[in-house]
Amino acid sequence: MAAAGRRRVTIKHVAREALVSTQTVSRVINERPDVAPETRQRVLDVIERLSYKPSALARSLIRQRSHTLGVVTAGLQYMGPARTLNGITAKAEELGYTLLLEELADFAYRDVEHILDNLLARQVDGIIWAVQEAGDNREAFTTLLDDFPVPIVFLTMHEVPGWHIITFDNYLGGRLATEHLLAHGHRCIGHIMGPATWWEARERRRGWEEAMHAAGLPAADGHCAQGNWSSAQGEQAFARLHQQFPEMTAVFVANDQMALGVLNHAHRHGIRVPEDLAVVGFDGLPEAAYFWPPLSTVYHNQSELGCRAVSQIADLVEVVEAAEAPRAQVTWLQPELVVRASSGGPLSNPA
Amino acid sequence: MAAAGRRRVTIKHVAREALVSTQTVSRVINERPDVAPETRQRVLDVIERLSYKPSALARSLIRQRSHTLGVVTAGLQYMGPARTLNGITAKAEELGYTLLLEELADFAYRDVEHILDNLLARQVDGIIWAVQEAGDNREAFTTLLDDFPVPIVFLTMHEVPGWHIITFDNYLGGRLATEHLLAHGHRCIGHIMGPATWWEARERRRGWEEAMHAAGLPAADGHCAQGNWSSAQGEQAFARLHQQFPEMTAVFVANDQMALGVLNHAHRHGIRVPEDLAVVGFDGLPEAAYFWPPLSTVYHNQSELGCRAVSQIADLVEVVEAAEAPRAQVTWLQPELVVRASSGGPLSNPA
DNA sequence: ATGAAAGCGCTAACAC
DNA sequence: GTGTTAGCGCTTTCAT
Repeated sequence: MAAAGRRRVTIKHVAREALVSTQTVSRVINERPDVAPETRQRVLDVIERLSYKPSALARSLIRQRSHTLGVVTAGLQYMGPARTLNGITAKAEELGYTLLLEELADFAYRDVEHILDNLLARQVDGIIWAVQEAGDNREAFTTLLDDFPVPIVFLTMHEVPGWHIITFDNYLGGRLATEHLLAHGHRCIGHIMGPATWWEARERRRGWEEAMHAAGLPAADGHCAQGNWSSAQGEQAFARLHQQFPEMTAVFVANDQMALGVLNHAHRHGIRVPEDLAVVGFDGLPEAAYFWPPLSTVYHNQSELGCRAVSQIADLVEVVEAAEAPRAQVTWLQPELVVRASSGGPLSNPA
Repeated sequence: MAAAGRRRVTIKHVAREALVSTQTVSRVINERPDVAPETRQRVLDVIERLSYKPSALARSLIRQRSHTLGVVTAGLQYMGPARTLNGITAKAEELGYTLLLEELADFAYRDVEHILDNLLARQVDGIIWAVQEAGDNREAFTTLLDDFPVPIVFLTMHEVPGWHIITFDNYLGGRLATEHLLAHGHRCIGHIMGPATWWEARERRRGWEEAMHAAGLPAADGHCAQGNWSSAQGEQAFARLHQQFPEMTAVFVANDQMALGVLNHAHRHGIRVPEDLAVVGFDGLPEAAYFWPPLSTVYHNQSELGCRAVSQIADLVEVVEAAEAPRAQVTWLQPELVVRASSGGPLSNPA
């Protein structure tokens, strides 16, 4: 395999063999009508015989359109980003785009410009920034975005006028979770949040806070602990929270993995779930249904998020193509509460 | 943003502004020595001022080298493929490669040729086939690979002479898990395997079988049930197995997610783990340490697998470049047993 | 219906 | 040191 050296078959080879000019070959491969049927067939035969494949590179160069999208992601080892990417690839394939992938070494990666330059150098038609907002990792864009040569869609961040953004309503998710626990009669509801540097973590927390306040209940700082999304830190955060807020009868955890850590801690310390402690997670991992007890959670379809991103960027690319004025647009997607045993199940036996 | 229409800045613009030829600009951006310091500075200034970025497309075209790797994956919604991709992106970044990503709609996807053609049309320097072997999804390659224009590395498949393959030793993993259970005194050890169409599933099963046979014990068909890697089917497979093999005191489950299903079933039916049933999983998900009880598992570093793939393909690309004869090579990586409570912990209290 | 010439943005080979 | 010419593989005028 890997027959080194052998030169690529080009349009010239085909033209020579078929005894036509390169333009005629070009017409054939682009399915232009103005080619005599027999010429077309002759060319097609040669193409087949030489197994000629047009160079997408050369085409992109001349057409100034690559049908390639740049995708920037981070944390592919985690479920969320991977599922989003999954949605992106599916939709991209459907719409005939190929993807250039860049993964940031970490969420707070600074050298945004370097990444974008590489993508632009490769003539991407548009960019999907699929990195969640964390820390000031949006900072660099504020100056970059004026006059940016291709459309760019951001995922999962707060609204900014003029930017194209697609995001789940994390605040709503937090409210749904908390209101569910309130409906079950809980009054002392704690929260384990993700890193406060993350927009999503802050939004989910805000949902918890406002739901509590709306019920006339406190959502004090002492009722909230912070973890880094991992089960290990979920467990530790809960241990702290349990000490500083012993009255707590329910906890809303900002993701399923940390919630798993909470369940683990509960088992180890004889805390019964949901009798002593009701738990609601966030994400809706398929596995959460098989935790013990099965975990109530806020489901958001992250694959769908990726699909939407591609659809929107594709739209924007066409719009730019047509030289229309691209309108900024923010799309909010809604998470859904999935009730299972860890929170006491559906509301049949309210406290 | 997205300033439509404005033309790309090219080397010509820079040349004109700097009052030099395009060649000189080319020399500057390629850091050739033979440019007068002041000329260089003048050019650099113009580059800066116009924020000129060389077109990687044009470069690839002329150099016949794109510094781009094609990556084909499938099932990014699952941890394994996503982690592998994570390793791939990290190493690719390190070695200065950009990635073109293709995700197959499913593992048994047939139209391999279409995928490869798209990658080749975009002049990738090499391809990483990161789709696990399942069904006959290697079939198409047997004819394609003679005379394939670029090097290609396969992940996770059985050995084939002449192919470049990097894979974990799943057979070894199956043996490690089973021998661990045997060492704990278990004699009736069941197995829940992945889909028999998957090479990995068959290898893990073979590890179980041979370990059992080596201990003079049976590994009958009735002692094995099949699932599709999901927790849901893990639970169901275990339910079946439990009925048809009631003597079973231990089970080796081919992945952690299915093992979670087993644990769930055990809780629901009052089966104590590990007292009544010892469980060992496979994969080594971080979450497995927080299952209840914490899950013993066979860890394989799938990110590392991706790293290796990039290293190897990069080597092969250089080799082809240097017109050396590329040698086929198979790399076996070794999984490790991680012992936790679900299998009775480290061997301190053998039966 | 087909071909010739020009050029996308860049670099290699040779001048001078 | 620097410019000229040619050409990577393709498409787009504009002839014929």
